Amino acid sequence: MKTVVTRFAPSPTGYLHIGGARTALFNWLYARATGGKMLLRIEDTDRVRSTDAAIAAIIDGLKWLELDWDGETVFQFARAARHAEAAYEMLERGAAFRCYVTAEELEARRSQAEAAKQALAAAREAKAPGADIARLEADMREKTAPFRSPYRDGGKPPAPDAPFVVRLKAPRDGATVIDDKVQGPVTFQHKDMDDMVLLRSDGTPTYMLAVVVDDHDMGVTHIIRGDDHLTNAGRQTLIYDALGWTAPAFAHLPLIHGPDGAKLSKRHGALGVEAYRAMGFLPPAMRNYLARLGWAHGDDEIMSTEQMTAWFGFEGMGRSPARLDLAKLENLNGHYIRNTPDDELARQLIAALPHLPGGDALAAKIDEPAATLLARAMPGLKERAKTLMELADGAHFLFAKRPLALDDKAAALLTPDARAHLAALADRYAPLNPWDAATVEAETRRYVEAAGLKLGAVAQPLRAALTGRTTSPGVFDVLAVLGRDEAVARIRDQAALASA
RNA sequence: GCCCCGUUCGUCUAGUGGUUAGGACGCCAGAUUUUCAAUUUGGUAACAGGGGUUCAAUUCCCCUACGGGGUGCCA
Repeated sequence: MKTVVTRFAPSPTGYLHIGGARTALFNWLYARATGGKMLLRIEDTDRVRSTDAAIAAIIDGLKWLELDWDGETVFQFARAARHAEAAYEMLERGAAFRCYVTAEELEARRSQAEAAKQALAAAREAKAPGADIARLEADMREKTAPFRSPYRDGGKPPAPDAPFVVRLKAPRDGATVIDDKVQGPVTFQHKDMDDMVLLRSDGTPTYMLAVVVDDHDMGVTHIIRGDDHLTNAGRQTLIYDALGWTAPAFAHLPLIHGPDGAKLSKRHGALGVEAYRAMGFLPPAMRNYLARLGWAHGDDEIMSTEQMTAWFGFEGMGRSPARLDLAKLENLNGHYIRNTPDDELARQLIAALPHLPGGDALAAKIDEPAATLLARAMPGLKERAKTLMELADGAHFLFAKRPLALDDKAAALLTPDARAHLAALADRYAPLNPWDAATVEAETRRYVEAAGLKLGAVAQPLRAALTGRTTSPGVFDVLAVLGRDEAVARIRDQAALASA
């Protein structure tokens, strides 16, 4: 059994979007599951739209997701000469031909076809009395038929220096069947396929040719890519045949749609993975979520990377497009956050700060002791956060400077009564020893009982004074984490304002 | 227009020629509770429609509808 070789082949015309990331993930999973390799190829043959920034963004995105690839990254443009060589080989074999029809002529033909189409549609609409419809239909069928070169078989010889394009001499009869690993057998009738361009008039290869030659030369055994390439699989198979090569296995994954079911657009989710990073999602959570989008292993929802690679197979793939559900991603991410050890999570949060909006301000405050403080506060913080962004937000109070600025709701809690309680509590806390959550809680409960209050009556003002907000981890944990001096000082800050 | 692909709760999905059609997210209600979460108990909710095949179809076949992709000297 030949070793599996998959590849991820993005075109660097933008960031690595979420659909691309999923395609990369499945290629990676399949390679890992079978003990094979995943290769990376940058399809940069479109010189106008390809940019170095996009290449960097794609590689950066893959690295963030921890999807590694084997061997050197292949740049398609650099292999143009090899692609042309293959085209000439086909020419020699009689599997391709020179076509002298210009792009302008083709354009004219297309607009003719468009006109014929509209004429037919108009006639149908008007329900024009009989007869003409059949003729119009025939006319349209003729004009919209797949392109066939008029010069193909002994047409008028062109000028010796006339520019030409190399086209595949596609078969007229029969059909090509690809046995897709996901979609099952798919049949393409040859009469519906055209003589596709292999080499442009400037001698550069088209995508269709380049992909086939590269996949062959790179030894790719499994092409795993988006559903949008399904028809290309048929066309590419024709090229493999023309070259006398065996086509690899194909697996076409259903696409990801936006939450509204329409195609993923910039507006809702066709964001680069960088955007998900900026929202504070963890790579393992992303992988888990993306894997479950279109693939399932029974009822399993939370899967480690090890489990995914152990279980992955095309049998578990769905065939219909999946919608992106941010709520589920967040839920999953929350799970991963809660299950990350405290110090590890603190480290990850600090590392992620430069990528989070406004994270730099917090990053500036994090020094060595601050990192320790963050780790100690983690148990209370992490179960309240679905993303690193929320985690950073929740950690804000740890590093806030006295006197704290309270938000409106917190400020409203500090009634004169509440401030009096704060003053009394500060006095009780000051000599407390040891300073830990249990001791502070016991002391607080004694005070509450003596005063005949409910715990909430002092817990909420305490929270406001300590964190500046109405929600936070448990107050006693907050007190403990902050340390006696800082906690008492914060409480006195707010108590003092009463008399001021 | 033509070609190709698809359709199970709102969403992601499991599943089978005979099931109370299962799980997860979301939502609703209860428990817990110093806030918010977390946790936990329960609830809501689906086989697109129509024809076949069959003793029996959500499951197999056909048609329709809807959605998606392709139809480039883009990738």
